This record gives sequence, C-alpha cells and structure tokens, in this order.
Amino acid sequence: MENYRGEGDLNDIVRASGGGPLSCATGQGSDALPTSSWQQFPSDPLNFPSSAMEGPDLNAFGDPFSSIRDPLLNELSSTYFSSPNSADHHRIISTSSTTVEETSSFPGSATIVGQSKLFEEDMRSRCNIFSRIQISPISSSKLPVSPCDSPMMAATGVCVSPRGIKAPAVLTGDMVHANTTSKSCLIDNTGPVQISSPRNLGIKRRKSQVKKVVCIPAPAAANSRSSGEVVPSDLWAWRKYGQKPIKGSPYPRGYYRCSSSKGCSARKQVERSRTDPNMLVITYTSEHNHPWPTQRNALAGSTRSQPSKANNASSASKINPKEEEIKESSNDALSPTNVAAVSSTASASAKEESEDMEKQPELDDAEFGDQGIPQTYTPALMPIDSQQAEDFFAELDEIETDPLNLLFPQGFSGTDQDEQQEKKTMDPFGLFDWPGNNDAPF
DNA sequence: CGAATTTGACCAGCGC
DNA sequence: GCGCTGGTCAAATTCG
Repeated sequence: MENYRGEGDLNDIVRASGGGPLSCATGQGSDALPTSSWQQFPSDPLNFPSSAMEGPDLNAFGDPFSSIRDPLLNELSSTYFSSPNSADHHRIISTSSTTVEETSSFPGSATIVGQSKLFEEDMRSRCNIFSRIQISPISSSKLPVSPCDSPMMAATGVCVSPRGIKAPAVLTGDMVHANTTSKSCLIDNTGPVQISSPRNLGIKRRKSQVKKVVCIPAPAAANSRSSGEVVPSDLWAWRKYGQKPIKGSPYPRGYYRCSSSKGCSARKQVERSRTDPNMLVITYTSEHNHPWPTQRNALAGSTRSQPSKANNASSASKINPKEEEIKESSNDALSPTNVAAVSSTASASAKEESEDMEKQPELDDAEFGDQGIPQTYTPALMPIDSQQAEDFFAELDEIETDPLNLLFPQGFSGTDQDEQQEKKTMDPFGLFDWPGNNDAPF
C-alpha cells in the first residue's frame, strides 16, 4: 500500500488537494457552497450541436473521445445536476489547454470558463441546483511551475502539491477533483492507456495515448451490489473484459470495452478512488467508431447489472464485494435508487487528457472544443426524492424508444417551437438560460 | 442458447 | 537485463 506513494498518483493527489485549504478552499463542505471560485457549468447545456449524432461529426471518430465524452458527461450532468441542495460539486478539469477557448464555440454552454462567471452569478442567484464544474486548461506545455501558481488554480482553488506533480500524470496536468468535504477525488492519469489491443495493432500502450478520466460519486454503500453500483450511464454499452488488482489500491480496476458496436475500440477503466471509495474513477480510452447507441441498445449487455438483479441478494452473494465496487451499467445509473445515491454522494468531476500534447494540440481543440464537453451536459433534471425519481424513470421508460430526443432536444427538434417546448420540458423550472429563450437574462 | 462476466495467463512498457 | 506492474486475451462460468 505504501508503495503506492512512490508512484505519486491518485492517492498523492488526493491527499495533496483533497483536504487542503487551497484545493478545497471552496468546498470544505458539500453544504457549504464554494461559490467563490467554482465555475458554474454552462447555463445552457442543451444548446450545443448534437454533433455526436450527426453524420458530419462522425468524421471525428478518429478523434479520441470525440463521442464518448458526451454520453457520460451527459449522464453526469443529468444525474448530478439534480441536487438542489448544492451538495453536488463537480469539477471538470480538462487537460486540453484550449478547451476553454474552444468550448466557446458552443453557444451558452460552450463558454465554460469565459462565461462561467456569468453562469455562476446567475445560477447562484437562481438556484444552487447545478453542480459546479470547473474546466481548467492544463497541459504539459502550460502547466504552471507550481500548480498553485496557475491562475486557474488560484481562481478555482484547485491545487496540486509538488509531490503530485512528480507523477507523470500531474506533469501532464491532469487531475480531477470532485470537491466535497469527504468525497474528493483527484485522478492521476499516470497510468498508461491503451487505445486498442497492442497485440493486434502494435501500438504502444503507455505513450501517446489520449484518455479521458471522469471522477464520479459512487454509491454510498460501495461494497454491496445490493446497494446499487452507481456509475452513470454514458449511453454506450460496455462489456467487461478484465479486472485487475491495482497496486496500491484496495480496489480492483475493471476493464470495459464498448459492446455497442463490433470493432469499436472505445474502452474504459473503472476503479474506485483509493482515498475515497465513494468516488469512482472512470478512464475512457480511445473513441467510439460508431454513433451513439440508442438507450435500448446501450442497455443491452448490462443485464447483469440491472438494479433488479443488483438488489437480488442471491446474486450479490455470489459476487466479491470488491468486484462489485467497480461494476457499472447503464441500468444502474438510470435506476432511481442510484439517482438518489448519486445525489447524496454529491460530487463528480471529470478530466480529459492528452498525453501527447505536442502531437495533438489541434486534436484536442477539435475534440474538446467543437464537440466537446458542453455537449454532454444535458439538463435532464432529475427528481430529487425517491418518488420523483421513480416517476421520472417511469417516464424514461416510456420515451425510451427515442432517448436521444430527450438528451438532445434542440438537436433533433424540427421547429423552434418544438425546441422551446422541449426546453421547457427539460427545464420546467427555468433553471437554464436557453439561448432562444427571451426570458433569459442573457 | 446467446451473451456477459469472471479469472488466470500472457504480453509489453517502465523503472531500477 | 530483470522484475514489477498494468492491460488484454480467451476459456470457463454464469445468467437471462
């Protein structure tokens, strides 16, 4: 266990920033809203091109995470933005140095940082329902000498200890911080990531790989499947192909590959935060080479993780608790129980990384800009209490045949009226500022 | 019966 | 060069 320290990865980072006054300056408590520096997430999560669903953007399949980030982050947004108590604090720290600027291409939601102040102020004045997501431009080339010297760091309170910087991951400027009092998660991306089978493709797996790490809250009862393994669905169907114990971590790491489409090289790793079992660290590798599956399809292959089964004691009894910890499925994420769990867990963060920055600056721009993070934040407001959650998911079942419309109402609506109607549906409380909404202050 | 999961083995990168 | 570690494969197992 102590060996882990020498690696200077996640644990170090968490320790360095998890409880530090700098790192959590704004998040000393999940109830104490860190409003001073957190960047409000875009007010208009829906106002982004549904590029992932559109043909032209399929060209981006060659771009890592050109698509995978969207479903997941969408899930995150839809799931974690549901806390009216501001218990959910999310930070997304993009390693793409140009993420901030590039995301500006998105109306509303795109201007994560540029308009974040506005969003923050506005949202704060409205409601604390939204998680605070911070996107920080970090890159190996732009990483400040001292993490705390970074303007972003200073502005956001995110700080990495020098020891953390020691880790290669930190050198790449990658970390994610889910900011809550007890639930923090910093992720190191030191770990090599494989785009695809090195055996088959002869690709070195430890370098020049782009990965995207998302830190999300895990179920409170982390060691019990019956409690419901809460991993937000990212719409893709994932098939587990391996699990390995990770040195320095009591929790194993699960390896998943996309099963939505044969030949898809998208993969992800799921593991629990070493320091905070309540946090799940999901690392996405490579990209999907196919359009988003429908929700129905996404659910395929997740039958073993369905809540109904998850709640089955007999089933749970057969499973190693540690193994359960990293299990995930779309169904789990969509279950009301999990929604509640997620809401209570109340923190999420994500990061994107390019470990080969010199080769991919433009790529990052393209990936995380035009099609980037904002796309993923669909304001699918979740009911708060369990009853609402049940009703909500009951409705989801009804519209399951066309989930994408739910996720991207403006992207698929035929008319402006439809868009407005859908926006109202998605945002019944007017919590979002729809660009087309005349009522919006901006 | 098909599909997903489990799990041990194998392979490759990285550090010493 | 060697050992450690992580990532993937693939057969066996499990489940719906």
